[in-house]
Parts: sequence; structure tokens; C-alpha cells
Amino acid sequence: MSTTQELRDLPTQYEPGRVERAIYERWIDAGIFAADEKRSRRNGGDRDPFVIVMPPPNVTSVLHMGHGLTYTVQDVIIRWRRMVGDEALWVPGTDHAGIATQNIIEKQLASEGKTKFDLGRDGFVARTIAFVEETGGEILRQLRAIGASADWNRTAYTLSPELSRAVREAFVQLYERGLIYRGHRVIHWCPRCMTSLSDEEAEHDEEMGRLYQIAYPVVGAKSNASLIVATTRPETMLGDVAVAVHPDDERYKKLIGKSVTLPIANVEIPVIADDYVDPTYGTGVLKITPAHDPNDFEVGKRHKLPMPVIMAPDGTMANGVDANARVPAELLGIDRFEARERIIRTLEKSRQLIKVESHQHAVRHCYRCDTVVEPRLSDQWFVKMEPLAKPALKAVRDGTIRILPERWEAVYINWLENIRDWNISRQLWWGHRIPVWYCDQCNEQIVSRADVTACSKCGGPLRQDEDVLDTWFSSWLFPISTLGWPDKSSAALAAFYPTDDLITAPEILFFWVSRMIMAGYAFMEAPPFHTVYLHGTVRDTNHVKMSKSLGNGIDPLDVVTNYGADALRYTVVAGMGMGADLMLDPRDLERSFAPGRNFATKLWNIGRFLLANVGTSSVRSVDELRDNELTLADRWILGRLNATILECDVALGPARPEKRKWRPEERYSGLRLSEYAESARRFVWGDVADWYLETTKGRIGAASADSEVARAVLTHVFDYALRLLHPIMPFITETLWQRLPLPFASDRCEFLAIAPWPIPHPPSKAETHAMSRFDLVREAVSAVRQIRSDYSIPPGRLMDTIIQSRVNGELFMEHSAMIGRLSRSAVKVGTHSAEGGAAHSVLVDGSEIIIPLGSLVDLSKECDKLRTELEQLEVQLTALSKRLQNEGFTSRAPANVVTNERNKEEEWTKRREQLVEKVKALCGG
RNA sequence: GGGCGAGUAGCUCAGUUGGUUAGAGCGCCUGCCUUACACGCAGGAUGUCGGGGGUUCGAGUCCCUCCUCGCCCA
Repeated sequence: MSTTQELRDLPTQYEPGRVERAIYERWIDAGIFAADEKRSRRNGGDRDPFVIVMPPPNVTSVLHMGHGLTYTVQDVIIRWRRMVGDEALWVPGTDHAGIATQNIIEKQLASEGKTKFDLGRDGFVARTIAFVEETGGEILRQLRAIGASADWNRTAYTLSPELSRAVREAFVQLYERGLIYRGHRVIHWCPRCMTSLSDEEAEHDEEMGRLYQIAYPVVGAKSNASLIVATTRPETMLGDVAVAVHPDDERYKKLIGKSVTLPIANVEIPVIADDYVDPTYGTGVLKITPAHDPNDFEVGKRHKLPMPVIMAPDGTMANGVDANARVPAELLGIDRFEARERIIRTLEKSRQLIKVESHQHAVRHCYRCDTVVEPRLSDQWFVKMEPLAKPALKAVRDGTIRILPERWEAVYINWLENIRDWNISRQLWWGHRIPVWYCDQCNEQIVSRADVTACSKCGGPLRQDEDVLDTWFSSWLFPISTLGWPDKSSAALAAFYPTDDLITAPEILFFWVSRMIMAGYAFMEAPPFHTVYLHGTVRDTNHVKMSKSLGNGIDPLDVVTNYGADALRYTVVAGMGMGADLMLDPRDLERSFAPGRNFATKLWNIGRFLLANVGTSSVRSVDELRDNELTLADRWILGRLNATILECDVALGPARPEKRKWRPEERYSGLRLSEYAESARRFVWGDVADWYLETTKGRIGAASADSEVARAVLTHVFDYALRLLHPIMPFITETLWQRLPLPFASDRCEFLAIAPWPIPHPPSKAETHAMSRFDLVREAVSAVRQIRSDYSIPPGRLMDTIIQSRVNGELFMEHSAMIGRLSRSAVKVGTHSAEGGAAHSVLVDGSEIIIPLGSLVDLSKECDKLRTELEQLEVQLTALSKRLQNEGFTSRAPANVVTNERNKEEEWTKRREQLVEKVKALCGG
């Protein structure tokens, strides 16, 4: 027999490594991941577009679990929509990652004993390009291993000519609209990366530091009167230009207008009054260091104070602009933290250090290298954010864009309401050079889309701004630039913009997501997407975020090798509760990924059963099966399938708002990936495998018409189960589906990946009725199994089972053979009485299961069991009756609730009587 | 300091506008290599819903308060 032969060829365990690569190649060859502009409804086609733009990973990065999570989620959604029939497009790409990539090359150079200056700017850039060409994009190749169904033909790169053109266009447009300007102010500076950072890139970190109180002697005071200032950064005092007090602070009012002597630097600085000072903080006297603190800078501007810079870009002490030798010779070139210690020692000696106390405060760190950020006065290019934020704020407020989980909307709104201008200059060599040219001859400043060489005003030579743009200034354009913007006639832009879902981690809500929304409105007058889904973070069992540097990471490719891509994906999706983090154990991959692998093997073995029993010849289509051909089990499993499809659809939710905006009732629904996974799993494992498949064992192979019905129904439910599971586990489902003996008439297509997503129907009354009747049959089987287990009867030993039923005798009669097979017992339905000892069980409909076990029966055990059950029921029933006797309840509770409770009371009372009778008969009262 | 959120079984989480005996997965315990599957089958145990108070006929769900933890922003 060919089927048995084939079965023998199939191992009992699924081996993902043997099929994954080949299947992926077949998908690619068939071009099913490639989206076509012409099929989009917006371009005259007949499909709704559904588009996800991939958050571009760093071009130099390699796949880690965080990627594994986010790209799996995205792939699940995109595969789902592809099956539903949307023109699904997932746009892949990478990000040139200015700081990160430059850091890598600089490290390489350092190991060769060189610096970037040895190569010069052009040489350095050339070397970086070569490096990226060699290693870049590795991560996109790795994504194929986890099954990512992106449209690789459209792979984008932020530094490509096309996207660079978009960056320049965006810069010039915003400049022309007065939204980009050059500002002189205190910005965050990373002394290690040697570049400025945006507010978002300078991350807060709570640290235990010290608060130093330092005495500044009052000039011309009679005694040794001093003002005591409090600071956490004493090294910056060399840049102090004033001390400030609150104008209403009685303690210091008479000193306003006098001067103090700045220790060490030995310069006189004024005492000024400013509302900004918090009289309750420290001593109520604030040192003002305009060049090294953003708030002090504002104070300094208000009071027209000088702004001496007393540090070099690398964080060592130096006499910079306006410093006038404030930094003494012995501190020049000393690192800021060492300088802090030395200054403290000096002050200690001169008795000007009054007090040191521990102080918890937030210190900003560079998000790329974790170095403590130094505030620094300098010239940078800024984007004026407030006008851009307005429509972005409105979009979320009015439901044009939703953010899931809901609570992030509040965070988003809070941030946008307090938006600050965006520093986009980076003092790097790797990135988009700022398209601004300066003429040293006439001081003209030229902002241009095209490179220029001569001043348009005086014809003099030009030099381009040395700086490059923040990488996020290119990635905020991703939804539009990858689709062809600024070419507004781009077919892709017309077909696919706005996109649909943006799926990423909450960390880049400000960095990227909100800025994309702003860019969407600024350059397209339309939001880039309607849904933002912020998923959780991958953590280890101690809830610590996984990272390579901490050594608690998991390599997704290891997981693919050892457990299969589907197991990885299943684990991610099953654990993906709304907003929940994903906990994995890096020391025990088995614990984390075995469930996914086991599920794949379960599917595999259902497939093996089908192959061996249903065979390979096409089955009948379920559509042509007549109602009277179906058994109760058939109706039940078809009903369960329908219910499961409904559950999956609800869990995945509306793919897009019905109108242009989300209605309140649908706004926060859907994208419950773990619920979707669980529904599908429960159906295929708990219903198909555990019950339905078992019921077909007596039917299939009987060479009867009914056998054909069973073959058809089993094949159908497995077919549809595979469809439901395909977005989660694409490889094994495709493998099995390819071998199904599907009916010729069905919606057959070449790949499961593009097979239609199941459509549910509203459950009929007859269907619901049939399902509850089959549930009763299942309960009977479970009752027998329970007794077998209670009495430790070996599974192999056949038992006699008697079912006595007042109302459902016919049902049990009809299914006695099936009940017997599933419970390994010989079932008799009727009033047969048991001779000798017997075990008993009462079903919900009042039917009794009696299993004569003779001397095996422990009568007192049986009685205990029944009495316990009775006791529990009494407790519940008493509470219920009490509730129903309560006037307050019956008059105030809704009618249907009261009716429900009355029905329950009736049911429970009947059951109690039955149990009482049973106990009386068995235990003599 | 300001804002947002969380605390439900050993673990990770569901729990709709208050209304069945509070659920799921994993883990755990017992018995089984039953001819698709031991990566399996059958059966089982497990909760003062963070503490306290209040509103209500009725609170895991609403209000107040306290405790613990997380995130974002100053």
C-alpha cells in the first residue's frame, strides 16, 4: 500500500530543518510576497492594500530575539491579511545608523592604531561604505530563516540615493517653511561619540550622586559672609557667571545686586534674582553656568550674562569660548570627573566645601554608548516641532490613529503637548550631510536640493556644513520615502500610502513613531498609518531585558536550528499578550521553545494519521455533504471549527477602521495575538486531535458512504485548521497542506500562503443544539475515564459501562459504540442494574454512569465521593437560594439575571435530589 | 517632583458596561510506550483576586486609602 509506505517514510517527529529552506525558496520563486501596485484598489485594482513598513534594523546589526519578536509579529499580521485577500505589502529595509556604524569603524581603526583623521573624511566614508557592502544587510538574510514574507524587491536603505533624495527634499522643504533653523544653545553632547544628541537620545538614568554645598564669599562683606550654593557638578563652577536667588526669598533679598567671588577661578560674579530658582531646593542659591546647563542658559539669556565654555568636546577641562583663563593651568586637559574630585579637594582645603550629601538624581546618558552626557553650548540645526506636532496630536485624539495598548496614547499625547525642538545636527562623518553651504566672503547661507559650489549672491567659494543629519531624520520619512516620495507620481505611493499598521517596541515611540506621524502630515497631508501596535520586550526569567552585552541573549538562529522557525514563532505569538513582555530562559531553550516544537510535531502526526487513513485520493467537498449524511460528531467539529474561526477573527480584530476614523467600540479591539494562537491551538489539539480524530477511527476505512463523509470532514477541518495556523507556523502548515487530499472542487491554489482565510457563518440553532448533545456524549466518555483512573483500572482492561438516562437514552444508545471505543468499555444503555459493587457518576443532564466493578469497588470511597459532591452542591445551592429569597436582588437585578439564577436553582435542586437518592441507595442513607 | 500603568494559581497572563461555582497556557502530581504522536495519552491538585475601608441586592471589576513594583517625563 502506497500510503503505508509513505507513512513509513515519515518520521514520527517533525524535522523542520529538512523542509524550511526549500519551502521558503518556493514561495520566493512564486513571487507571492511581492505586492503589485496595479492590484491595489487605490490604483484601479480590486484588492484593499494592506501595508506594513518594517522598522529598519541597523545595517550592521545581526538578528537577536528582539528582532525575532517584532518581525514575527509583523509577519503574522501580513500573512493573515495576504490570506484574507488584501494586496499585502511588507516593506523591508535597513538604517545606516550614523553613530553606531561610525563607532564600529572607529573601533576597527583604533585596533589598527589609527584614527578617522588619518583617513580623512572621504577615506573614512569610503571605508564605511565598503564595510556596509560587505556585512550590511546580513540581518535581512537572517530574517528569511524565520519565514519573513517581506517584499524583498523593495528593500530600502536610508543612505541609498533614492532615500537620500527624500531626506534632502524634506530638509529643504522644512527650511523653506521656516521650520528648520540654526540655533545657538545648550545641547546634549556625548564626549565619547563626540557628537550632539537629541533630547530623546540622552536617556535618563537614576543614579546615586552627591550634592555639594560650596561657599562663594560675598565681595565687600564685613565678616566672612558667603553664599552657599548647592551643585551636583562642581567642575562646572568654573563656568559660573552668577549666583541666583528667588526674588522673594527674604534670606537673600539684600544681597541681590552685590557680587560674590567664584572660588578657584577667582572672578567676581553678580548675585541676581530670578523666578526660576526654587528656594526650597538645596540652599535656595543657584549657581548659573549658561554654557553647561540648558536651564542656566535661559537664565543667562534673560540677564544678558556671558557664557564661558570651560570644557573641550572630549570632556576634558579647557578654556573655550569666552573662558578667559577661568580654568587654572593645573586643571587643563583633566577629565571632567577627575577635575570634579580635584576641585572638591581644593575647596576642602580652603574650607569652602560646606557639606556633601548623598543625592539621588537623574543623569543623562548617551543611548549608544552610555557615556554621561555633557550639556554644551554650541550651534546646531533644529526642527521647530510645535507646528508639526499639532496634526499628529489631533490624529490620535480624534481616532484617526490608534495606539495599542491604549495606555500609550496618554504617553504620546503628554510628550507631544510638551514637545521641544529637535536637534538634528550630528558631528559625525557617516550620514546625510546637511545640505547647507556657507559663503565666507559675504556670509550668505544657502540651503539647496542640489549640491552647489559658488555663492549665488557674490559668486564666492562655498563650504558645506560639516555635520550630518540625525539618522532619525531619514527614518522618520520611511513610510513615504520607501514608496517613492518625493516623486508624487509614484505608483507605489498612490497604491500603498497611507500604510496600515506600524508595529514596534515602545522605546522608539518618540524617536520614530511620533516623528513619522508628523512627517506624514508635513509631507503628504495624511497620516502614515492608522494603527500603532507597541509590543513587549524580550526578557530573561529575572525580567531583565535580553542583550548581548549582558550575556542573557538568545540567538534566534540557534532556536531555528534546534527547534524550527515555527517553534520560535509560535512561542513568540503565544506569549504575546497585549502589552505584555515575553519571558524566555536563555539557559534553558528547551523550557522556552519545546512547547512550540511539540505543537508542530502534533500537527505533523495528525498529518501522518491523515495520510495513512484518509489516504491520498481526493475527498468529497464538505459543501456537497447533505445534512443527513453528517454524524453528530461531524456537526460538532464543524461547529467548533466555525466557532474557532470566529474567535480568531475577533482576536485578530478589524484590520482597518471602517470609515476614516476608528469608532470607539472598535478602536482598542483586535491584535490579541496570544488569544488567536490559543484559539487555533485549542481547536486543532483539544478538539480535532483529542476527540474528532478519535471518533473517525471506527468510520474511516469501512468502505462505506459514511467513511467518505468522515474522510471529507476530517480533511476539511484539518485544512482549515492549517489555514488558521499558517500565519503563526508557516513552514509546517505549508508542508502538510501540500499533501492534503483536498477535493477538486475546493478553492485550491498552489500555496497555503495564498489560500483563502476561512470565513465563518452565524451559528444556527440546530448547530448549537447538536454541539451541546455531543458535549454530553463527551461528558459520558470523561466520566468513564475518570472512574477508570480513580480505581486504577489499567487502560488496556475492558470495562462494562451502564448508562441510565431518563431523557437522553436515545442519544446514548445511538452513540454507545463510540462511547465504548473512546472509553475502552462495553456500553449498555438502559435500566440494567449492576450486580455487586459498582462505581457511579451523575452527568449534568441527570444521566447516570454505572460501572460494575465487583470487589474492586470500595463502597466507602464511592460514598465519600458522592457525599463530597453533594456537600459542595448544598453550599452552592444554599447561597443561590438565599440570593433568590433576597427581595433586593429579585427586584433590582436585571430580569435575565434573575431568570438565569432561577433556572440554575431548578437544575441544581434536581441534581441534589438525584445525589441524595444515590447516596441513600448506595450507602444506606 | 509630575504623569501613566501594574499587582489574579508555582510562572506568564485573560477576565468586556459590576451579575454562573474566577479562567487559559506552561509547570506540578498520578497512571499508562492504547497500532498518528512519550515532542504523546488519560486523570488530578492548586487562588484570603496586594492590605484595609466604602458604595451596592451583588465587587476581581466602581470609589477612597495604604503598600510594592515598572515605565515615561522634568
